[in-house]
Amino acid sequence: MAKVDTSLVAHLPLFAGVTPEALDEILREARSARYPKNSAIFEQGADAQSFFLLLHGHVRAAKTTPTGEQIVVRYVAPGETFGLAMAIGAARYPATAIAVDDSVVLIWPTSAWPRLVERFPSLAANTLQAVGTRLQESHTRILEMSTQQVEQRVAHALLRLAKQSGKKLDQGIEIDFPISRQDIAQMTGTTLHTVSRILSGWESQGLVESGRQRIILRDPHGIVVLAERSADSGAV
Amino acid sequence: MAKVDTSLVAHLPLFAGVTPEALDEILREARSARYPKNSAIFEQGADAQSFFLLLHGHVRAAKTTPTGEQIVVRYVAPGETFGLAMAIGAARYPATAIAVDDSVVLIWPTSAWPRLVERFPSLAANTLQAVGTRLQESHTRILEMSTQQVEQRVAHALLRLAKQSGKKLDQGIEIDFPISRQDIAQMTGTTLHTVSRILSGWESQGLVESGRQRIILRDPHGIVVLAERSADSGAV
DNA sequence: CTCGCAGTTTGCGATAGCGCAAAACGGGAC
DNA sequence: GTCCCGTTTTGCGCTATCGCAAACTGCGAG
Repeated sequence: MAKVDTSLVAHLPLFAGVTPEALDEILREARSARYPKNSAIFEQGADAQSFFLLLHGHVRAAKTTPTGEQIVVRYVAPGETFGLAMAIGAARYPATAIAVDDSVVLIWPTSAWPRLVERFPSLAANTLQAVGTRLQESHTRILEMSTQQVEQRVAHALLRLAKQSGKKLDQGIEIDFPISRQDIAQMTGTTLHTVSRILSGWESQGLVESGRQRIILRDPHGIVVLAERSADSGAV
Repeated sequence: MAKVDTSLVAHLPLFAGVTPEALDEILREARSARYPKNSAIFEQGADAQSFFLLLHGHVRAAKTTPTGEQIVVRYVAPGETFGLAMAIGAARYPATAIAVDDSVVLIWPTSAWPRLVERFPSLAANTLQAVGTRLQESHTRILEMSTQQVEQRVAHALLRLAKQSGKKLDQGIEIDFPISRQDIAQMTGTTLHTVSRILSGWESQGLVESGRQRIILRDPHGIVVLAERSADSGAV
């Protein structure tokens, strides 16, 4: 019952240093599932019964305060894992995961993790690397929020999204999943109003083209100028 | 040449699931060093030649922008590791580490890490746990910076410091290492002026006692009231 | 083709907190 | 005991950004 073709995932960093046979064994413990656009994959606070590997689509991880404010923790791109609560010894998910596009994921039961890392220590090392990278990114984000103004933060956020999930078009680079002003606000610690104003400004300068949940960084102007702006206060 | 007594570190989470013999072998690869107050242990951008375990003292990790602004990434408490650049596959330190008190550390060469994790997979798992926890804390910090006002953030920061490194006194809980207004500002994304104003306010309300690089949360009022304030906007 | 609504734009007043400047303070060095 | 310097306090004007409110728009459902 090899539901998943190993060749689809063998090249992922997560499985670096894992033999084909081992990979086969690892995949045998997983099942796959499809989540339609805008459906929840797991909710913050729920029992962390599974962890996930995104195969297709895009997933937004968001954290909510008791008073209802949200922030976007990250967007998950294909090939990345998410929902690794067990890796930090947490019994519950610290955030909510929503498919922002029709998405396909591999799902392992959390209970399988200890056995897997014991049999395949590379998994732990590879996961450590991924989590460490995310920690770095978090620190960069904190640095930005502390030292830069909103416009620079938005510029940097868009550039990162374009890099992570950009689709090359004739006019420029389009962010390859639906994203609202509100989402960007929640990534940069501001309000959708301010984001809207900033994007309007850029649009009238010909730096971006944007519409309903859709943003294109115009090449070359947009990308170059935004990079300058995001660097003005010395983002890394 | 067992420089380090295993009994001093055997109980640390980092070494959970490591046999005494293995621990002995691990420690044989380390050397210890003492850093006087205010000395740099490593600088941001330098080659990550070593990673560290803090035995005594306190260390501040700070990140600097090209324009010179700094933020405090974290304070390292005894028993914690720092400088794990290799864990994220970075060749250079992403932050600067300064001893804020006379400090004693164990030092391993970065080059020893791959061999250590191969021989002792628990190390990777334990480190993953630690890094994962720090990632969580980073996310909480981002959430706070996005949704709370400065006073709440400062309240929460002090409570965390008190919990991590608080020394019980008759009057209350003292943060057990020198910390300036500027440091707190750099932890909470504000300016030393604002921190000073806030602390002055709290002092006149009898919630804290503070002086030069010294802060005491007065028990019970200070701790209780600050906890309320930090929770007002729903911090986790 | 039309309607309805989620998402977006825009205006405007309010304000938290910054930035600068200057004075006060206190601990350590000698 | 005195001096000096790093830290802290405090005042004040300024502005980036919020928060609310209202109008607009384009997509998708039917």
